[in-house]
Amino acid sequence: MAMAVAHHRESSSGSSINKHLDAGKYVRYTSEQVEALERVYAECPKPSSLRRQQLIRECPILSNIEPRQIKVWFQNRRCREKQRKESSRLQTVNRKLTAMNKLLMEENDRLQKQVSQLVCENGYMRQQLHTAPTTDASCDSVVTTPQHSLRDANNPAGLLSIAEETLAEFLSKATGTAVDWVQMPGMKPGPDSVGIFAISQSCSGVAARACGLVSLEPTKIAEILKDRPSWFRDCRSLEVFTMFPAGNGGTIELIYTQTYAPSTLAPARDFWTLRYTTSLDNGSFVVCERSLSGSGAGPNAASAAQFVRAEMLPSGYLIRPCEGGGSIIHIVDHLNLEAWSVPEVLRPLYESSKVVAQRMTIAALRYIRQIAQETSGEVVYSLGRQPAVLRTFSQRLIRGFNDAVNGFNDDGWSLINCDGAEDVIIAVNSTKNLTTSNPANSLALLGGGVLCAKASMLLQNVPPAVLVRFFEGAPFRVG
Amino acid sequence: MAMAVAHHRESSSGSSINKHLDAGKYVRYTSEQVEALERVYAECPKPSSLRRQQLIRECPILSNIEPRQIKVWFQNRRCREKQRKESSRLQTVNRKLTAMNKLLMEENDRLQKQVSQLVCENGYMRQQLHTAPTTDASCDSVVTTPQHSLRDANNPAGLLSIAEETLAEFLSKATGTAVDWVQMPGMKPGPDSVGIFAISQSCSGVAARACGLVSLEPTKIAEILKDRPSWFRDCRSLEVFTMFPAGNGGTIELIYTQTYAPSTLAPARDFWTLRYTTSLDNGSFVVCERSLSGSGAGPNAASAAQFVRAEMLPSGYLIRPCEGGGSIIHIVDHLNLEAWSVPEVLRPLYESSKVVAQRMTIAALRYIRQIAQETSGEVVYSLGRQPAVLRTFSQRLIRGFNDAVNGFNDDGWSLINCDGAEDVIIAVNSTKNLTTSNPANSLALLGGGVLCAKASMLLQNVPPAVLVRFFEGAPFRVG
DNA sequence: AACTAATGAGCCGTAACTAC
DNA sequence: GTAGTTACGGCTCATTAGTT
Repeated sequence: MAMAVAHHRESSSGSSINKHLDAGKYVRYTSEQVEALERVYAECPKPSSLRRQQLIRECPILSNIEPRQIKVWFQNRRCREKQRKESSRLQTVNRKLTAMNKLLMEENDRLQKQVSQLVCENGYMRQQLHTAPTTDASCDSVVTTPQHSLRDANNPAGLLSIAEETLAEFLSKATGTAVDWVQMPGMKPGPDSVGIFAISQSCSGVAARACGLVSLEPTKIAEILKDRPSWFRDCRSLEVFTMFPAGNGGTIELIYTQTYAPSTLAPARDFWTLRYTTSLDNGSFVVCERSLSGSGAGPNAASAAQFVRAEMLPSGYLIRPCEGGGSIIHIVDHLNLEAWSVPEVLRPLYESSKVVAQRMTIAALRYIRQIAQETSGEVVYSLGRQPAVLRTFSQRLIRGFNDAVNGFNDDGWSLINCDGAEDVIIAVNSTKNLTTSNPANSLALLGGGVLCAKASMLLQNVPPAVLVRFFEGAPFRVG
Repeated sequence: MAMAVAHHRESSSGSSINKHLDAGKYVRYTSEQVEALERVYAECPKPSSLRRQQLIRECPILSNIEPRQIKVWFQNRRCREKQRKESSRLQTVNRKLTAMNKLLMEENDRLQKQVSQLVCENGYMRQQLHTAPTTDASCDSVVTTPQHSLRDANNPAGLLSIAEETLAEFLSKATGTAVDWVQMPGMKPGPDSVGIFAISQSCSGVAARACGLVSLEPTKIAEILKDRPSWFRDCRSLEVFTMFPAGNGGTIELIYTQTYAPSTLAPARDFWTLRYTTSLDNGSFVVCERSLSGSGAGPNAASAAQFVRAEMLPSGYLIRPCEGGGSIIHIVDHLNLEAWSVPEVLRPLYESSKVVAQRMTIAALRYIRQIAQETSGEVVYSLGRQPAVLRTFSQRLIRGFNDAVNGFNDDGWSLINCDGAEDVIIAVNSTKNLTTSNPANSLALLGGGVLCAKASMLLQNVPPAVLVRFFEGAPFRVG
């Protein structure tokens, strides 16, 4: 019996007394042979031993291939088909999903435009009707937060009922139509974008909303986002006063938060809130939060006096696990920053949903995404460029700057030249110690204290819109 | 020099004096060897010839592997990595896209709800304002179709301007916000569904809209959809009267269409339309159509007299090629079926956008999808179950039934017992010949003619809503 | 200098093999 | 049987040495 023809290269691989020459073990079948095999495969990819023998007998061009080789050929052929099919299937699904995505994004866009137009028309007509705001059906029902009396906040049962109500209101904002969300200008959804963003229109306070994909586990995300000082640059401190289980596996916390003011012209804000962390029946996690009506003081009454108490309307994070790992998060931030208390020039900063979106909502999503990417090792950083290090450093810088701008008493600031009529205010800080815990930090301190000075100017005749634009993107506080 | 250890199977393959025994060509490297190779691979997946030689010298466990084998090992290793990476990349992308899709679908859903609510509120306020309808900015601008005088339809230049206008209006309905589309009840978008559907709200006539993915070339889709009688079951006939090029590569046709009535209680409709087929700058194809104001008669004035002339407002198909093959189609059907002319009980049938969506819009998308699936061979049909055969047969059945229900004079129907006061109407058809062109058809006809009888009943005290629900899903006409 | 064979390395597809 | 691994033929490409 003759073997399949082997194409030997007698002259090659001269460097070794190799054994490829003798054994003609590896042969490529001729195109006729492959054709014949393929024909059989097409009608039966898994021929029996009998069928294979029959094949060799029937087909003269296959007669010089051994039965064992035929068997192996079919095995390999099936394997190839399987691999090819899987990869083409994946590609097809991919194309389909991509196209569907495109379609949905367009539909989204169309709907967004329609919503904007309708909201606009709506507002116009409402104005024309100039009736009592009771007809405002779209937003008020949820947004006019019922005031909880102080007694509620003093017994756990009352707090639980507040928590459940907060949860419901937060969810209706996150996934329902409780608020007239309109797409954020310049933020289109897309597979490469960070997420979908919207800001509120025509409801009390300022609100922003975002949703996006993150490749982290829900619990991890909740943990990261709850630690607001780590990512929210305006957050000076967050203190958990009380913490007790809510019975259903959830947790209720009473929280006192201080934020920085964006300018020396206005006092900073603080919040006295209830935070409710729980999981839903569908496997989602929720962290939601809202202000309590009580006057829960901070740890230091003297320092708290420097703050204006602001209100957090039901807000939070809805984190839903995604099949195949990762999560979809929905973020809602809804605040009332008591804009009446700041000078008129700064008021737009406290009344712009876009500012909240940029500084809180998008910042949260960006931060969590960055962490996720670092964790998964998607991005490779060169030595000395570790994002965590950079982040810590940047955070410290901002914090220092913010502290300086705000000049809180408990940080050791005291005013000089304070006659009240000056545009420039100077304060000194004799106790501030910039020593860091990082021994590698080269910013060594000379002596035991630092003298800082800060100055501010009253901007006059600046249109509020310009000011808002200026602040929207700024990573730092401006005094 | 020693070779890598080969594990011979001396006893096996006894059936042939085979050559596997002698050449120890195939060896499996020991786990230590693989480990050593992997370590090198980790730091350099593509070592130079020198590096490989060095490796053999340095590493004693690799000393019995030939340089050529080392080279091959790295080659295969790279190949494996590549395959694995590609497949995992695809899977990751897939997961991401799926999640994004989910997110977008939810967002779409939310927006749809918001739109519905806003449209509703808007309508309410508009009513309260009870001002002139000129304030209706959302819909009227496009929907109040300007009436073209007869002169336009008589010269090509006039027709071209109508065609361009039709194109613009169709596009604004298909992709813009010219009409207040609302999502169809029970029809959610999704990768597995046929597409995204919407029906119109608050605009003149009835309208439906769909978009979806089809794996066919745009031109092929246009060709199939233009042949309306092949898929639109209510279409009795479609005749192209005039056809001339539009100059820009497009084609303008003047078309006369007859449709069946859904009941014996109402006369059937016919249409006199202009159809404009062209391609856009972005590579899309468009087939759009609208009624002409002229009284263009059908081929047979006597038969046309049995019809009520209905109006087609700018409608059509927008077919956009998709990268990676396939197309995205947008379908808009916008009709005015002159509901005033039918008995009150049937009027909902002529005023329901849902009926149009079910019978025309979705039918078109379903049909084209089915064709695409058959073409791509995705579905394997057993013998005798060919969908094309079934379709032809079903089409013929429906057509025959519809012909009988409608009883057009030119089909040979004449009334018996026609005293006008009876609820039951009987008509006979002495000329109808059901002989088919299919010789395999076993429905042999005995004799030269068939006698058919049809009967109808006036439904009384049936709530219109029930009637609409009954007709919406029915594949056949009911008399 | 331009052109041309020769060489060697890479990748791809596939045969043959081991191990389960 | 399937899954995973080793080996090989054929191909492309870039570099090099030898030729007009």
